[in-house]
Amino acid sequence: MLGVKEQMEVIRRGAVEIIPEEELIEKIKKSIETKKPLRVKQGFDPTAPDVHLGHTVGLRKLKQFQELGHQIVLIIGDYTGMVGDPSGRSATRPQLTHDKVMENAETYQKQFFKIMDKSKTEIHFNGEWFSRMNFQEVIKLASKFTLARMLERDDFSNRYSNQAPISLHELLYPLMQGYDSVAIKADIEIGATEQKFNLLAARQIQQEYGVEPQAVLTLPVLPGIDGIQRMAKSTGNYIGIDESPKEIFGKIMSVPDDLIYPYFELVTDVSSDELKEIKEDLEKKEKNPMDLKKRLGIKIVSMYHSRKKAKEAEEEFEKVFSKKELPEDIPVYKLKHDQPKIWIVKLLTMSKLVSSGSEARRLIKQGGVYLDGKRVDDENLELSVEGEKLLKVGKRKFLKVVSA
RNA sequence: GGAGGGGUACCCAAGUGGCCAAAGGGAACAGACUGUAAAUCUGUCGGCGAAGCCUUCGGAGGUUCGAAUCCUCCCCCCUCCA
Repeated sequence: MLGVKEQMEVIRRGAVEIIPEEELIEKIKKSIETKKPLRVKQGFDPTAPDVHLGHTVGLRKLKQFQELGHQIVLIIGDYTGMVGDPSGRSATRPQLTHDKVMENAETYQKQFFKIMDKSKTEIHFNGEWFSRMNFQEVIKLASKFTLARMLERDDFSNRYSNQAPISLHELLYPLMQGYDSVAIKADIEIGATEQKFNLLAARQIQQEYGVEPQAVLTLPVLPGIDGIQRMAKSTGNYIGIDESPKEIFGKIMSVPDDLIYPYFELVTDVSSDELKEIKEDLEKKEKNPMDLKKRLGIKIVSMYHSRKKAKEAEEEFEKVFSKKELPEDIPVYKLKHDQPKIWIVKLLTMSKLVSSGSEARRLIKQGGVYLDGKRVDDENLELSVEGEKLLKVGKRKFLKVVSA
């Protein structure tokens, strides 16, 4: 096991805050002396079936702890998932059924261990203790916290002053998360900065239950690919680690330039020297950010697929978008030619390339429809269906039309 | 229990009898440009083989030549007082 200093260096990397840092140092010292690994906790609510890059910020930190020889304890929040974490939220989360949560949990676990070592990870569902808790114990837990403290939170106070509803069960969330820490005797819990309230609440609850309070480590929230909101499945601005190489690479390329650095920093394992160099390149503006973005795309695809797949994804991207050549696999639409000619608008809607005739006309008027490489400018165009026609809508929708 | 505010398109949000297929913003899409599916700029953004017509403003009825707007009943959400 590494010394305290060396461990702290790894632990601090990328962390926003460690609260309280001295306590953590003490814990590590003790752990080295007694040769007992620290119990490092992070919880995940399987509210959506995909693990995305935002999750990997925490997962990668856990992996570092794992490599330092500590014990990772993952909490799958089957019960907290039914409540929905109010952190950073401006609205009540939809409550999920237990079945749905369990189904998601299944896929979550598979994805987690693309990053961490399964054999060295302890996993608990918090239903293990919550399903057995009776109402008396719930009352006891609820008595450990005051409403005033709850309302200190920005997310609640904003919602309250905006006349948005706050349901009572949402108040339970931090208590439950805190109780998780009691149940598994966490020495340290990690989470995103927006989790700070929950993480600190756990310290108080642990004390109330006579358990040594955990140290808290917060990590930055990963911005989503829109560059504005945090990455989340519900806002659709995410990159799932289970997505295809082509999709991951493409999404990375569509990310605003400002995200290049934070993404390198938070979701890849480039060395700090390399990070510095990337930062300089971005600031000097000599290099084309596109190249850095490609490098980022390759890095990330390689992590979850392979180097080879990453290269292929890059080539495909260059082919379609830089050289404007045709992509590898174009969907084929078979057209019955019981009529000698077909109206272009009809063809576009029938093949589901566009969702309505109005939209098809619009696209043609805007010059976004191409037939065999030539722009279609007549919305009344009737085309004959013999042989094979290549239809392109916008920059990235292709369709091969063949008569059958 | 009492008083009040609200439900408008994918989301936020204006509109309180005709000029409303409904302002504005965001998202999305298209085009131009570029350094990329970045940024920026411009445009589009209910449906219909499109002249014109049809459907839409929580739901159901009604008043009116005409209703997102007025009336009745119902459903849902929020706040305050107690």
